Amino acid sequence: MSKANHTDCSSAMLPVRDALDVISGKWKLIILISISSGNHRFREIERSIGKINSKVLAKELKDLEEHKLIKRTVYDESPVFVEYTTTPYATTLGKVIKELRDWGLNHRKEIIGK
Amino acid sequence: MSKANHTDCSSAMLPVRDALDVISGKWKLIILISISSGNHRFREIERSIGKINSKVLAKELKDLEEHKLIKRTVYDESPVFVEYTTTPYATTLGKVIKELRDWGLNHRKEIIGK
DNA sequence: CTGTATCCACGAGGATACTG
DNA sequence: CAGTATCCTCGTGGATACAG
Repeated sequence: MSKANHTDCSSAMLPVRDALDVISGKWKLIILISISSGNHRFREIERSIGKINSKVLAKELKDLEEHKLIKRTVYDESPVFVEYTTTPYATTLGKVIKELRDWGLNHRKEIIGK
Repeated sequence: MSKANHTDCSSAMLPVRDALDVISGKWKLIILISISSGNHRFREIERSIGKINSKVLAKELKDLEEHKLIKRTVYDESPVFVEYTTTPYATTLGKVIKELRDWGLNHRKEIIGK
């Protein structure tokens, strides 16, 4: 953690809060990982996560769409189907997810695994 | 976001969940930033954040201590006082916080600021 | 100053069933 | 398949007061 003096403390807190508002919560990043891993259909995503239920998934997908992180496309063929894809903007979260993943791996070794 | 195939999807999700369990929530990282910015006393931290209240702060500090991210030291002078400091382990979160901060700054420009 | 004690509101998240 | 509709639990977070 970089040291900072008292005055620029809030200048660090605000953007972190902004970021957390988007990605915090139990499922947001998990869903993004699932979609970017090749799951594009509602039931696919649901199954890949396992413990989430339809209502919660639907809500989270809406949130992610509002934040421009995923795109929902309805294909009007028959049968109609819906596809979720990550947006180019979502790729900007790549480094965040990588760091979280690395840290999570290490944390499990260091703390949880004791 | 790095592409991954279906099979290693959960191998990415689990550590991210571990990380989020620790740092997610409204205040955890904010408190860490405050402490590492030079606020070491309970009321200092409270004031630097502004909108948090004593009960919530006390609980979050306990959580952070359990996760070995901060250290609580009681100085038995008179008057007695308590000091919170970040642990060396907390510095491993540095990159995570940096990425979150950078992303949050950009996100505000890109999305919120529209 | 450093918290605890109450009491409380609200929303996230969940179980189950159901619709088009 | 892609969601909605209900109903519910529980934790987070908060207001206010107070204790050591």
